Amino acid sequence: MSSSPAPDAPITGEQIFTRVAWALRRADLNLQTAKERPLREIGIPGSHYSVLISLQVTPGVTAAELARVIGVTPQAVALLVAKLTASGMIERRTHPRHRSVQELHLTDAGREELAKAEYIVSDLERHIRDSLGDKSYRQLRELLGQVIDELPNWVPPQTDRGTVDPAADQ
Amino acid sequence: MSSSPAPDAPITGEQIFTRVAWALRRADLNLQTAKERPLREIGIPGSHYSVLISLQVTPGVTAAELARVIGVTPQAVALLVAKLTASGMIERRTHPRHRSVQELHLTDAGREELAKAEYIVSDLERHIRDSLGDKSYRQLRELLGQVIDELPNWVPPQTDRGTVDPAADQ
DNA sequence: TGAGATACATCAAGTGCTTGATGAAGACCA
DNA sequence: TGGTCTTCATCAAGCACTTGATGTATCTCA
Repeated sequence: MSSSPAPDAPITGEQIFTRVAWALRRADLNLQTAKERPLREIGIPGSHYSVLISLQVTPGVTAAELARVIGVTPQAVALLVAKLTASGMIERRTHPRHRSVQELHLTDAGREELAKAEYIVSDLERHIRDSLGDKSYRQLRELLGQVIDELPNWVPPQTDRGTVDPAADQ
Repeated sequence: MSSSPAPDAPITGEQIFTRVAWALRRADLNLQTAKERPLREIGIPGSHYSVLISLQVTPGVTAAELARVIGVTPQAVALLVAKLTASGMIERRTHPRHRSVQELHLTDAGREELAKAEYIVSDLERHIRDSLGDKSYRQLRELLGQVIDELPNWVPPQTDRGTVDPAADQ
């Protein structure tokens, strides 16, 4: 709230706030920042949690797969893996068939660390479910699933290329 | 539904994927990456778009407020503002009452640039609405709004720290 | 009126992640 | 069987953003 005399918000009817994309971004942003602080207090950055929970869900996943799941580049994952391996949270095992591929697994210490984080994250999830009620909670989950499934089908509109874009193509 | 395992049993993939927090993160992640590429093709990074659209919605906003809206630190905003000012997309005006405060406004060039980006982003939004149908689309928007409103009321659980739990946070 | 509180802006230093490029190994197929 | 394609991993360089700290201006209240 700024220091304008009239309490009425001067946000003249913009249709931006009615967008699902905007609401989705705001919701996820608030969600991430909400859980980031308590996680850091127990010494687990959000990125580390993402790795640990992914390994719990999908043991033996490769770094490249992991990168796609948590939405960062393989290089970023390599750095995370190096740290978590150094601190004994996870371990790398050579793939039985593909010798150049490294499978990632949680160690017992990693599972223990993850449990502490889960105590916080599951509490947040419970808060959301309690706030919305069981019916709306399931509805929201269903609708988000539909969005996730449909998003890859979107084809960006062509922005009169050929005039602006010389020949750059990948 | 499965019969409940032991309370402290390791969480399974099915349980994780049913979380709203997980779905929310996946949906936003896919959404951001989906629109990031076409935006970059017309020379507008996602972070720049966030600034421009925010200034469209709330003209005269300060850098500090902007930082809270788009979820980054004031320092990061300062860098963005410097770039967008240098390229003539936005301009800084001294606040009439607070001389140390800089209000941010779109320039005509900025509005033009934003229009190009909006062509893409609004198309994505339309795709989502068409995919879900009008009723589900409005439902999703409503539910996300509830989540955004309720999230600040969450109090992280105390993880055996010495401090005493404050009764309520305002 | 003047001390403390609050909010904005900005400087400096460090970190995490990105784009870009390279090498190695299994998969596909004539 | 050897060429081509795909995927994984990793090196190197650069940039975007963060944490931490400082200075300034306005507001609050004794």
